[in-house]
Amino acid sequence: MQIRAPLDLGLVIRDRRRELKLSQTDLARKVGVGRQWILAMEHGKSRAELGLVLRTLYVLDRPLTVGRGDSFPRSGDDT
Amino acid sequence: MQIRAPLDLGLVIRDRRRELKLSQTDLARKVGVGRQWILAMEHGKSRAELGLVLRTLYVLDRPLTVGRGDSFPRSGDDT
DNA sequence: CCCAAATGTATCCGAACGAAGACATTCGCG
DNA sequence: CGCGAATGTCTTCGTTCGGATACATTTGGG
Repeated sequence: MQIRAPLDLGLVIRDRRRELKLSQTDLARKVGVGRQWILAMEHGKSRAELGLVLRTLYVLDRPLTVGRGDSFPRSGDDT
Repeated sequence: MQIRAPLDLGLVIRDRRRELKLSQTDLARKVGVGRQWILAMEHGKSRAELGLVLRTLYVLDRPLTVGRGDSFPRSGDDT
């Protein structure tokens, strides 16, 4: 799924949380944030901390990926 | 590319910025943030605002994606 | 070498964050 | 229906953000 806005991420988180049958409190504890934070996140909080977002997605086993988005052939990509 | 930590994102941003031949100042202006912010981002700032991060990736044409929101069984995906 | 641009570092400031706790409402289930 | 869990809202508080500015260092071209 493509993430264009914070809300997209919020919906992914809520969806996946429910899939795993976790309450907001459960997830908050697993991630190490307050319940409020999960709540706000699921509602599309745009100023959330990047690190916490990544941690949440990691806990939910939904890692982020950066696409290439264009047609660069990446010749000589040595990484 | 998989994003596990803020620094991963920072490297992607720096890489792509240079690919487009933009200075930190140029990119900052395009994204609408201070130069300092770009600088910190590229160094792996973990508490950066989610919204600004998304905007930066958008400007750089490097869309974020998250693993499928579907329960698609994968090898090693045990919960 | 010299100069200018780019990058990195430090400080000040107002604004917003995220934690914690209390509380109201809603929901599901026995 | 009645109860407990879950969700959402509000306030307070210390911490950090991100913008702005100034300055040091590094880098690259002429």
